[in-house]
Amino acid sequence: MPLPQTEIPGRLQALLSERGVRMTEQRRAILSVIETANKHLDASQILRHAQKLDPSVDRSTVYRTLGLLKRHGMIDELDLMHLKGEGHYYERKLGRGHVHIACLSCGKITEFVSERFDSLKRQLEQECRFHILVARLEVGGYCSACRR
Amino acid sequence: MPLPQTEIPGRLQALLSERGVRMTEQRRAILSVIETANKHLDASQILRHAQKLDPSVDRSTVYRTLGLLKRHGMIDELDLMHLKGEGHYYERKLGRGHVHIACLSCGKITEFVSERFDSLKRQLEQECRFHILVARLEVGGYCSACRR
DNA sequence: ACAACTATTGCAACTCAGTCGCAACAAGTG
DNA sequence: CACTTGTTGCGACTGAGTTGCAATAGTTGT
Repeated sequence: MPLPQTEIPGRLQALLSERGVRMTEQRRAILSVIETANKHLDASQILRHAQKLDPSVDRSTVYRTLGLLKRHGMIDELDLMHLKGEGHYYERKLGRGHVHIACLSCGKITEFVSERFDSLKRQLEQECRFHILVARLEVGGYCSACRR
Repeated sequence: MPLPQTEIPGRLQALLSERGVRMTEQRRAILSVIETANKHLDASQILRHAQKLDPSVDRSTVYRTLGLLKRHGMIDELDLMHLKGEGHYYERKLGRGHVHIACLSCGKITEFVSERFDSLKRQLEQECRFHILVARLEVGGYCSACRR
């Protein structure tokens, strides 16, 4: 159950500028790719898409920009259960946290939002006296279509 | 709050033999390292420890054995929020699932067990009609000692 | 105890994700 | 418009994990 979460395009760019981050042609391209993505992209996919907007974008700039966005808490980094390779996937951090569900058979990724997830995080913050910045819950198994 | 979870040593070996998996000197060494570990180890640490028991153990055998244990659902693979590098950590799968909490400042790893985690998983299995094999929840942030 | 079958191993070479140092460059400031 | 300083592309590098292959060693049946 993915949530349709719309957002003003260019928002990421505005947020970074507000925080005094210098805006370059390459960053604009990368941010735009991340904002308009309709699925989880890995670094090399982000690179390829960004190069269509600005062919000068380099691999290392993608990684550096992803690091920047992570530090600012604007994106989440995912493994998606390593269904293909060891790399990471990225998504814009919006609204409520959600669970990523990966079918180990067909590879389908589903997102799931639950009050119980929020409640668990609240309990953890209280009982462990811990301040949560990122919480990543990934689940692997078999979806209804794949399990016999 | 880590749970002290004791286990009969050699259990992993017995379980694998039961399932018809051939037992070798190298595997015995690797399994013993994993069973007696008192903290999360990565592949290279497992290799070094295993080589003390059997110097012939090779890196590739460690990876192949970890793959075997993962396929049999006997260990869990963790990132621990990539506090140090991109590698993975491993732990024996025992009892109830727990949350891994990583302090981004001091690097301390805490484990947290909660009925709400189990409840969330049950809800997900029902509402998404999904059969869970692995569920990994990792949390990053600041522990009480590090947050000012 | 032994032969035969086949899974497993060590080795070395490889792939792939991600990082880093550095000189050239360009964004923002006044 | 010049200056300062953060950012970039490049290329070389690191480290995790994988793979093909010939040699080796568990296991099974006799």
